[in-house]
Amino acid sequence: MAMDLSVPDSLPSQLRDGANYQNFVAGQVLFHHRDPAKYIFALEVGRIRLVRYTCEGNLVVFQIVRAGESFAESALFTELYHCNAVVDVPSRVICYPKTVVWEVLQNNSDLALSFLRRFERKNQSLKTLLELRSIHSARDRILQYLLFSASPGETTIVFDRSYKDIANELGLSPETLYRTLAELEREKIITRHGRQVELVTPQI
Amino acid sequence: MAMDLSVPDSLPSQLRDGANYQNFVAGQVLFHHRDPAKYIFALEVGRIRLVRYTCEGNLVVFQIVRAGESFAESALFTELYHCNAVVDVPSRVICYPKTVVWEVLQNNSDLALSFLRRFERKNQSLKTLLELRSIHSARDRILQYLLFSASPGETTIVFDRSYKDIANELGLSPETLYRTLAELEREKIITRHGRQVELVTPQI
DNA sequence: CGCATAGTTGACTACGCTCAACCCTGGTGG
DNA sequence: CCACCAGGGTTGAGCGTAGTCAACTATGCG
Repeated sequence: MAMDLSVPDSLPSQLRDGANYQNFVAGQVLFHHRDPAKYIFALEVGRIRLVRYTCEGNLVVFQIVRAGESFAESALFTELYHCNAVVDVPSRVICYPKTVVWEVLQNNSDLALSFLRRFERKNQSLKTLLELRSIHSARDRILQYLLFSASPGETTIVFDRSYKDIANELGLSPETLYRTLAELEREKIITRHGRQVELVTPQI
Repeated sequence: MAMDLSVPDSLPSQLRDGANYQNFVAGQVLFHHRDPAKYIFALEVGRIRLVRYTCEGNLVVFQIVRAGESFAESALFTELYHCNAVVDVPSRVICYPKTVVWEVLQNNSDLALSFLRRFERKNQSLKTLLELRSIHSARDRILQYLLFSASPGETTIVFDRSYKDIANELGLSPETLYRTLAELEREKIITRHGRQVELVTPQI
């Protein structure tokens, strides 16, 4: 029932047999923008970022892929990858030829529905990012990001990547992020210990 | 073959029979954020905007639905709508109960694949928006938007909605948009007649 | 041990937002 | 038919916020 590209055993044999595995170290690039889109991937261990560069040279992060997630499913519908996949930390990747995936999808609506669900989740996270970017004030944007990042009911967030990265995801300069976090801390709205942030929220 | 929610005749009878139709005038709201997500829609005629409000009260436009497009497919996976659907111009909408859609999807991988393709397109347009928002300079953001908006090979763009709307989509104030367009015109990079913009591009 | 990079803070700048005034258009009602 | 009004479009002036540059510390890695 639970079709999951990161667990080949849960998949139809045709897919399982078509898969092959690759290992990468930090900094390697799995595929580049405009490379022929031949594979769909799942991440067994590690972390990978899907990014593009704007005309100004700024990095845009579309997705941060973590262990157990699949990515580049959009290869199904395009000839070329539309972003770069950059390996963050040593990673082990499962590669599925998109032709095989496509074959199986034709006759397997369970797999198709699991793809749909994945697409939907990506949509949501893109919408969340877009909503964040629509908040002009750095302070409010950061607060909203903290709220989104906290698991429901929780008030502590532990980030597994640098503040610099987070600043970029938020579309802010690192300096602005540091400064604003310091300010929020001074105002006792949050407390921090390294990459752990605690919300001291009497407000929503 | 070409399953299309906006053309009921192209659909399995179960879906076609489950559909019902509604008409709306400009300004009406089809559904609100957090309403129970009971239906998936297709737009026969008109234009509808899917929007949310930020904590600052700013409008975020996630999608502009035009005639022939379907929307709110994400209702399949959520209990509540996560945005508002606001009617822009008089519109005729086809409503499919999501339970019926779900039923049909189970056994019809053609329909599932057509949904996948739709989701993929929405993903792309969200990514494009996000990329735009990552361009800090208003000038470059607007230029990039014009490039994205021009059909490939074409140099003229005719907008079917106000500059005010477009400014909002770009995350800029209307004044900044007007000013920058005027500047680009002075520099003979574009020419304008009302809502028609022509790129005078020796670049890219 | 040393280097590269993240994190931090200060000072200055610049860009885009706000407010304000004005023109122009289309639509509505008297 | 005209008067009025609402809203979009346009431009100016001033301000505020976030970016940039710079110096320095802390941290991790070879």
